[in-house]
Amino acid sequence: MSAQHDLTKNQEMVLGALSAADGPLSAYTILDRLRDRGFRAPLQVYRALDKLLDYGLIHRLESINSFVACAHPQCHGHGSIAFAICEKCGQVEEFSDAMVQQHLSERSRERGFKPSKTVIEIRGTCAACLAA
Amino acid sequence: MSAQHDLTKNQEMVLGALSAADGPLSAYTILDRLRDRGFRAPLQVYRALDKLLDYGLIHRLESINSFVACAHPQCHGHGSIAFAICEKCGQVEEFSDAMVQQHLSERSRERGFKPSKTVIEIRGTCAACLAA
DNA sequence: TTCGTTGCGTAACGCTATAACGTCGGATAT
DNA sequence: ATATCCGACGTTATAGCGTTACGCAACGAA
Ligand SMILES: [Zn+2]
Ligand SMILES: [Zn+2]
Ligand SMILES: [Zn+2]
Ligand SMILES: [Zn+2]
Repeated sequence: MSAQHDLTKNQEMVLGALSAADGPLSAYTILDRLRDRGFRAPLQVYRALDKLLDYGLIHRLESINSFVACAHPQCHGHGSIAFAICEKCGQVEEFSDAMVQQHLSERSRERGFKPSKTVIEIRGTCAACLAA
Repeated sequence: MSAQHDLTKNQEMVLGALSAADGPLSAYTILDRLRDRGFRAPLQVYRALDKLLDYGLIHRLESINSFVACAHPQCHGHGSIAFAICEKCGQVEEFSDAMVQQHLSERSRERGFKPSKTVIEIRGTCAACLAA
């Protein structure tokens, strides 16, 4: 599961781009940033993203079609993570809440629903942008 | 806010398509289903969807780029609604959980984040598909 | 060797959403 | 009434997101 995955060159470059960024990036933005490193086609990015998602090194933000490096790799089990996404500056905070997880899986179980992945994305305005 | 909005012809047709469907529809699927009623372009659908979202008559499912008629119009305040989306059959169940809402807004407030819209989408397998 | 698996490169395509234009008709004001 | 404004509409084109399909190369297992 977490045997310090050997990343391929492409995967490392994509992860590097996401880690270097100060916020989430779309696949095509990643592509543009890696063009001078040899990237030419969307698929190169998407294939790397798929693996990095598998490995739990990055997350996909469904509501903005973007990707972000995991803030706590090794740390959380990636059960259900929540994201606070600032609509002003684009910053994202990643956190997890056991209570929320528990309630949601309980509500799921009640109706016989077996969850595989839970998306929790809170859109709004971050503290910094509120202060400004 | 909820003065039984007068829907335009396009808006009624789009809402009708969503209500008649047995699951969420993409904008382009709606377009196809309304072609013989005069629809020709995506924008006709998207403009109607925008209004219907404003009015709270439909919801957007961010993780599958689709739209669904609200299961409880008039009933809930559309603060934070959760959706259980079956990946086998496509059925969606809409529900809201005060506990989850409360915890999430508390966690938001802790970090000075002001939420505007909360997305909660649980992907998985529904009871019917599990039984099958 | 042979075969299956995995990653890679390229091209083409399909799906999702918006921009930019002009038009029309109903409401309001003078 | 006439001028004006505004919201919805129709059309075309374009931007942005994601996948299919093909072939090739490397590697390890049988
Ligand atoms: Zn994470
Ligand atoms: Zn911000
Ligand atoms: Zn609803
Ligand atoms: Zn199902």
